[in-house]
Amino acid sequence: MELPNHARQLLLQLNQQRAKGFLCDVIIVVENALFRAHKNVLAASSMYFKSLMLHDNLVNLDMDMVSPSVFRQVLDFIYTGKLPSTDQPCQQKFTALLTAASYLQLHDLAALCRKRLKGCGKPLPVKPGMVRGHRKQKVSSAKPASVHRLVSEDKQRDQDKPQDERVSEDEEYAGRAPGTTSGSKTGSSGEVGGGDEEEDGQEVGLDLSKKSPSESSVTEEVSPPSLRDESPPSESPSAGNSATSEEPGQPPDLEDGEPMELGERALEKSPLLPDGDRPRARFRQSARKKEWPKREGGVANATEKPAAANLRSVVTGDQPSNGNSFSSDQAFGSAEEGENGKDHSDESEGESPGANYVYRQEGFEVAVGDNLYVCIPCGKGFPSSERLNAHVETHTEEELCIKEEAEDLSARVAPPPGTEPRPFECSVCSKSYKDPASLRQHEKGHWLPRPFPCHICGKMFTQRGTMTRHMRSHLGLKPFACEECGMRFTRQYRLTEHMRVHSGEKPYECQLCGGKFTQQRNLISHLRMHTSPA
DNA sequence: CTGGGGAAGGGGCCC
DNA sequence: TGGGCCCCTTCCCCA
Repeated sequence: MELPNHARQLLLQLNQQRAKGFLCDVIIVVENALFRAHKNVLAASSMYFKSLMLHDNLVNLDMDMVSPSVFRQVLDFIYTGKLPSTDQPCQQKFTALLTAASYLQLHDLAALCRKRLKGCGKPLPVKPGMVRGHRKQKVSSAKPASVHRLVSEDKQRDQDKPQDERVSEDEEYAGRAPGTTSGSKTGSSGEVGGGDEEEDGQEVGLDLSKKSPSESSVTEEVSPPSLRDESPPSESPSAGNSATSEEPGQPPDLEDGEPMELGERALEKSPLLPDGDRPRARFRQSARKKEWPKREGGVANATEKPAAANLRSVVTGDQPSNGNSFSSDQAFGSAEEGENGKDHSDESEGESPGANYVYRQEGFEVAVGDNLYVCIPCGKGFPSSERLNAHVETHTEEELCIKEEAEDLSARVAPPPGTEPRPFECSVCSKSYKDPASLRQHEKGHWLPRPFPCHICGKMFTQRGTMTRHMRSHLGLKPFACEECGMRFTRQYRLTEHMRVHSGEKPYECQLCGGKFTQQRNLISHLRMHTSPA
């Protein structure tokens, strides 16, 4: 017995789930666009994806081989077996699709494209920009060994194919191989030779924004397909939409829609080029929403913190000024609410004064006249972090008693740290560090308060490592498993901490009442109980 | 209902 | 770039 429509129904369901982001367990990054999908489906369609799906939840595709709009068609094909109709000329469309299909080892799609190209009546073009030294250098280091193997396996299998298919595909493979980046290496891809990107204000998180030439906004692309359906494929900048025309990294000379080869485009955008040789990337992420402690609008919450550093923040009270604001609700769609409903409620607009805080990041420069640096306890605004820091010092005396109390707490928890020399002092806040690297990392916080955005939810981070760690939580990446109970954790430290539950070890003891705790943090909160006024 | 403890998630930050 | 640690916070359970 056989259900006639079973396969079709199954695929239909999967595609609907993809549209909602439901159970999607992998993110494909193409230039500045993110696509969510199911590992199983991709692995079943492509040997290339199959080789990556085992370990990676985040896959970077070579933007020379596949553009976001083409990959969207490819993904539609994988999930439906159909190619969506587009306004593109036949020749152009199928050439781009063939390139992508060959790159991704989607043989059925490649064969289909070849047939259609023959139907167009023109010979198969081999794009001159497809084999280029600088791109090869960029992707080769990231190419997993498994892909080497798979490509040759694929060629072997290809021997069974008709001669005409073999030749063209071999040409396309020549000198190239798919480059990928695993989720854990987020941010390292495509940054070869990029120099100190932070200093020119382009280095942001996944390094997606600076590669964006003309496609539509990240906000749009990361949205599930169901949310993007109203907007056309991201090939052409939508006229009259200022938000779109100010996309991060869009070279001004592309605004007239002048057609360019992928290769030329990539060359102009290449981080390998010195700054002066590439178009100035105008970073525009205005009105990107900043997540903020919700409870009492952030203010009361922040005043609980004793340390002066905790009193500083860079916020404005502005509402998002245009449609370019990025909320995680937009990014995830409704299907995520089950998992992340709590977090989303924290970000929902208009719930509390804190929820309205907006992180302004105009080319990483403070807009003149705007008091972006706000002292949380007193609400005063300042045009620069230095001014804010100077102001914050006036609070420190008030906070001193709280601070002393906190230091007293930590003294009880742990012995005082070793008195190592810290010769490297921050010129802004006078904090000192053992080595210049730590100082530099700290000082960046003054100039680029939150340069690393999560490209899934839009949240901003002070350090790339924090952002990649945050990405793991989106992707459900929990590599550290407890052998006793099977519980999994995102961090090794959490597992170590958790293991004390099984061992019964309680290394943290309250010096006041003798209470023992498995977690240091619980001892600290316990100590607060002792010290807080009755 | 409330407060305290246990356990865990997530971000900041230093190394 | 990732590990380790600190801190804040939340959820659950129980007295």
